[in-house]
Amino acid sequence: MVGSMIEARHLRVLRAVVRAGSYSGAARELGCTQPAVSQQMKALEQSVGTPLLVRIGREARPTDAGEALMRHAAGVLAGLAAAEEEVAAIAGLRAGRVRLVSFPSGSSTLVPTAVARLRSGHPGTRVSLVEAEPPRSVEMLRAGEADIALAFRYPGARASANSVTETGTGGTDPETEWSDLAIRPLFTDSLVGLVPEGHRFADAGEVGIAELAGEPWIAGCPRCRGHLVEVCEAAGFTPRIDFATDDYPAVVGLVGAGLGVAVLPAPAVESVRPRGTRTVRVVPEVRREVVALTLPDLERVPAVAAMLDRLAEASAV
Amino acid sequence: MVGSMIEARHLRVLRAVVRAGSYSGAARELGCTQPAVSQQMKALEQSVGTPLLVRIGREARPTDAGEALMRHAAGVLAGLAAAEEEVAAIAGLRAGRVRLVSFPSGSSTLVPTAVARLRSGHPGTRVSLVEAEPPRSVEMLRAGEADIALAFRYPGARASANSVTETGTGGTDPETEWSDLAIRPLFTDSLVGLVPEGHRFADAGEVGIAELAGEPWIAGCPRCRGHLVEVCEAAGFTPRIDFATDDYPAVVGLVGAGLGVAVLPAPAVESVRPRGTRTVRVVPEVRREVVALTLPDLERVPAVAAMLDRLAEASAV
DNA sequence: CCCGACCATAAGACAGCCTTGGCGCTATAG
DNA sequence: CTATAGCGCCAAGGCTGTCTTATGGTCGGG
Repeated sequence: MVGSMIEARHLRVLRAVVRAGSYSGAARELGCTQPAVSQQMKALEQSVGTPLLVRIGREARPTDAGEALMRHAAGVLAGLAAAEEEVAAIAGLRAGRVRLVSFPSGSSTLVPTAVARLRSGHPGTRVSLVEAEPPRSVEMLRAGEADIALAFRYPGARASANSVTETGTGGTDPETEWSDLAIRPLFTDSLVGLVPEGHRFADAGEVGIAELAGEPWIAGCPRCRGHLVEVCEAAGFTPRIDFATDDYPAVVGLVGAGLGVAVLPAPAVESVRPRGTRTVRVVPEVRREVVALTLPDLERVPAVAAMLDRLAEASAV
Repeated sequence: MVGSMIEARHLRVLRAVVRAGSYSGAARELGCTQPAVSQQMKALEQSVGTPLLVRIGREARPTDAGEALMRHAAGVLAGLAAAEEEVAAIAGLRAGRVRLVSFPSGSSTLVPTAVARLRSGHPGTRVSLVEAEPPRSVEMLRAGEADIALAFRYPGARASANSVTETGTGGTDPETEWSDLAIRPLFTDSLVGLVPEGHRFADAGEVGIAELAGEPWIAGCPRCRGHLVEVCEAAGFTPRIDFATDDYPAVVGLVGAGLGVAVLPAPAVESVRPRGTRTVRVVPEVRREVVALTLPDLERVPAVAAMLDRLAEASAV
């Protein structure tokens, strides 16, 4: 590394000397001793190859080159100060931007409250939100198009090969897929069974998963569908999936129309008017864990860290 | 001195890393090793208090704060480069300015040739010229209004008190007056006597100063007049000065009109058409030394040093 | 004539910077 | 699947730069 470059420190000293009119005054202004100023000035003059100050009697005035340097120093130091201020604002959460990508149903309640808290606590921050599901959201994370991805996983899920791949999720298990990401668990919610009114289990309160073996199924998003198949196969049967849509209100509508049964996250059901449907507990209980994903480095970015905290707060109802 | 400021080196490293997309690439670009880049980046991130880069897989991309810093870095580094370039131009005599102040007759031949040589050798330099005599020119030098002052002195002159002060030079002897200045002798010229055609000494070739005791005198500038009085008193008489002007052509005109005799620098006489006058050598010979004065610090300013050299060259006919 | 302000210099302590060498990780080619 | 090359982190060592204290020299003012 070449050491003959002009450094900001040099310009600060030069400016102080010209302002103060003396080395001693500059030293007082800079909060250091006078020899330090002498040395800095000597180093600067040597690095540029020409004297920068002329001392006549008691006062020091800049030379031709000194004035040129001062002219530029003003702009350079101003730019540097502006940069420090802006970065400090970002570090201090008086500014900054967080780009959030969430799976559709997660953005209904969790995201709005978390965003609202962040914005009210740190008015300068900006939050953007797009909806996408894994693996697309993780892809965006890796591509630098988002800072935090909301996703969910099923605690017991295993990438037991064909049962997953044949259902079209087309990827690896979240546990291995996210191994290089920072995972922040937010909350877990139970999946509830949804059956039409008048269904034989409509008033049962709870139902074993295997008892629904012969029912037509309405499935959710690809990964939800994959997990459903997995759970059912663990219970000894393969579900007959008649419809698949990631639109939760549509699922509820389909069930309400008596076209089948479904297993959905409780918040998804609660956010939809349950026309003609009834919910039943499913045993054994199926749980879904909602997590926030981010890049490890991004965890240390103030705005991202703050957003993660707000998400965790909003999750701990 | 506080060490938590952003330094130009940091920005150079950051820019290189962002441009190269990796620490190693930045190190190659900067001509140093990769750990050096790591350390600089770590120091910068610590000083600003927030990460500036996120590394995803193989490539590094700037964070929010990193982009903000990059935005400012562009301007800051450009300003710094411009400053270095401009100062280098001044140091390398591709630019720079010299402010010259000369006594009136000195600028007639010496200054034009010296300026012409400087400008032809270093086209970027600028020379400004004003005319003033000591002590005004020295005053301008000390006030920072000029870089080089041309002046002259009489080798034997002594500030022998009253003889000088009573003639109105109102100051001390040059030797002490200029004690804190850098003095560059340029050349010495002889003073010649100037008498009207038809004067009794017109064809004498040379004349003793005392032989002109009774003549009416035409004197030059105040300091010239002071020295004239000094020389005459040394010869045993006090000259009767009928006219005094620092305009050499006027002096020649007055002598040509038969109104008196004068003693003038040879170059001053030669530059004027000698209408109706004759020159005679004066014995003992009276010599005048022309010098360039500058502040000691300014001697090291390239443009000033170059101008002094050109003045010396032009003097060494 | 002394005194105070200013600056240069020297010597020493200390921090920062850069380098070398070694290790783990990942991606790519054979 | 292994070998290899690229990348980055870490630790240790040398080196330069920077600050400080202490001292002396110079200049201007009481």
